[in-house]
Amino acid sequence: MSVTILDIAKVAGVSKSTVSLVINESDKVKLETRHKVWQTINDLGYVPNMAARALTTSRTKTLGLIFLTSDETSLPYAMDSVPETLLYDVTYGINACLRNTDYSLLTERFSVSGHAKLPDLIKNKRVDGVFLIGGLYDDAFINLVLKQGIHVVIIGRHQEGVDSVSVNANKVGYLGAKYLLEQGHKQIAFISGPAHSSISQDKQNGFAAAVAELGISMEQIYFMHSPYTGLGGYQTLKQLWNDGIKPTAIFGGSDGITAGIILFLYEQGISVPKDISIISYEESLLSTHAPFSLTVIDGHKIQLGEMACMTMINRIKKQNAQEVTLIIEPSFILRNSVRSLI
Amino acid sequence: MSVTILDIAKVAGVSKSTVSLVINESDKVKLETRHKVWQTINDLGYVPNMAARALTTSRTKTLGLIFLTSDETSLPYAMDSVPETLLYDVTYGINACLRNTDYSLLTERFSVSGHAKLPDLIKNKRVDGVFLIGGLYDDAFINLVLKQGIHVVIIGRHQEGVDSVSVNANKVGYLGAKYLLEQGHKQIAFISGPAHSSISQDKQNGFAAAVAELGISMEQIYFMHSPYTGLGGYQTLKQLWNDGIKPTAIFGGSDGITAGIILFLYEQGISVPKDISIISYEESLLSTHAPFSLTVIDGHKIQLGEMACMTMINRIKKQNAQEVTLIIEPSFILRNSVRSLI
DNA sequence: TTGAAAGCGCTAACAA
DNA sequence: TTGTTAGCGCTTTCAA
Repeated sequence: MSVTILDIAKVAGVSKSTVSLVINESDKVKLETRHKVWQTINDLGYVPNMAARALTTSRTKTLGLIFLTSDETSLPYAMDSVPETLLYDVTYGINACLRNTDYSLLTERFSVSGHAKLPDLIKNKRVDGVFLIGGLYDDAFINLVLKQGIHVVIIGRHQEGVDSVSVNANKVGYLGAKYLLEQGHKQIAFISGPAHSSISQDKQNGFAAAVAELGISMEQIYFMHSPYTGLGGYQTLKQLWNDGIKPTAIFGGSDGITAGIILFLYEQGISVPKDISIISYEESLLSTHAPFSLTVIDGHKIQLGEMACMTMINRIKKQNAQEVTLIIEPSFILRNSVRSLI
Repeated sequence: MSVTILDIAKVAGVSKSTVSLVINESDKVKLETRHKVWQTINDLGYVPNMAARALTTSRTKTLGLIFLTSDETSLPYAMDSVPETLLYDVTYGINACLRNTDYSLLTERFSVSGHAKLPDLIKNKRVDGVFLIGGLYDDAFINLVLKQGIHVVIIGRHQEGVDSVSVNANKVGYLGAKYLLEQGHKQIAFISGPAHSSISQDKQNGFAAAVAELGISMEQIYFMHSPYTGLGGYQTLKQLWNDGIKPTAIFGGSDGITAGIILFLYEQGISVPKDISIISYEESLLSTHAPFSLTVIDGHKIQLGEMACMTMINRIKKQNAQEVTLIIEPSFILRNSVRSLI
């Protein structure tokens, strides 16, 4: 049907294999021949057949992004769902990085639920490597995936023995706390995330470190747990309020949580930053579209995707290179949701 | 390396082609033989090699989602970017639908800018069909794509001669207007979208139709244009305000625009729905995470993706079936951001 | 520096 | 109902 290397070979007056060599940038071919071949490739509008290439090389030039979710019930954008902003921005970053390569990206949602099943992308060998992202998976799953002899880069958390790219969660808590404390806040609620999440724990540790560093009392620092949902933030703050605890500042552990916090505050007629101060962690669609200029710790999720992509590309090139563990440092975006008490 | 049909054939004591027939669900094979073959397939853990299959059938069992964007400058989640919520939710819908098939989904961002170029996915024949989504493309581009002999489903707008799935934009305006008018609002600003967008125009027409139907004066109905960004909504409303026009209700033409509207109002200390009423169109992460319970016209974007996917699958099955044009009807989600003036 | 030829795993026409 | 066989387009030894 379409133009093949054989056609090119005929027209250029060389053999099939010479054309192949040229395409694969071999320097074993005489410059003159190379020119001639490229010439006819352009003339005839030849495009390599990926399937044929994949068949012989057993490499698909395709990567998979596997998004681990719980069994979904409510809609992804609902108030009681975890916003998928991490997925969105990381995907953006990966695609941006991949644009300069000959790799494509397949995406699959997959829910790990005890069953020893593999995502279709992996089972069907559709990909040369996978990015694993999302909170819900265990070591058994990872090991199952690793056993497939496929490259793996984990995004968002660290795992022994696997390439990974994640954010320094401790620093997230530290940066947020430090800023609030420096502005004179001493009564602070930190709704960091689910209790069982180690990342959530790390954030709290970083927070505590800043408090200690500045020699401030922990007495009125409230570490709260909540799912990473708007509803979670809302309910957690409401509980606090009902318990008569009214801090001067609140730190939301994700933009989703913060959205819930804001909802509750506005319901109570409390305005930001006049009556209360807020900062959030993440920097996503939700924080940039908040009803006021929201100060935020930036998790650099697009960069996270880009780094994951680079890591994957390098891993494919040098299979046996040492395990890579990249930690991205969060940064502070000063906007206008915190009032100085000094 | 891994198990092939030849291995299956040997073990099952049949020929390669018999195995192939069984796998492809042919009923020409004796039931007994079929059982035996499936048995060994399970025993040996055989998984078809997609590349080989693609090579012989020249069908990749892969679909492409091509997201047409402008040349990007700012970050996708920034206040001055168009939020990509349409992409997110449609992708979700397509993936949900594809889960029951043997197709996978590749995604590519592509910016059309005059150059007669094709997205890589299409050029490299990586996909059997593409979904086209996003606002920025012209007929020349569509025609170029169609010429590749690849299946095309357009999402979000209608196009002569191509399968398409879109939302009834006229009805969006109609539903929103009708509700506001019925609540007694007569001074309404409708920030529908960009002036050059036909969808934006349709929404305004629907709005006008409702006004006419209820026999209300158009005198204090303000049709405004704005890019689909938070910043656009913000600035447009600000302009209106500065011109001394202060409607009792505002209708945002997208959740992004509405986010900007909310930002401006809160900056002015105006609260919703006490001082002013708001409704939005879209129903995305942004409307569900607004700082109050936001009444919204639902564009059913997930369903949009699902329908697009079904359309594609059907198109692949019956190449010559008649052109499909699906129009999804928006619906009304009553929450609590509109005050009754009656 | 180039060519010949084998083979990747599968489907599909044709034979039996 | 099943087997034989010829490719699909490419890479990759191995020879020349």
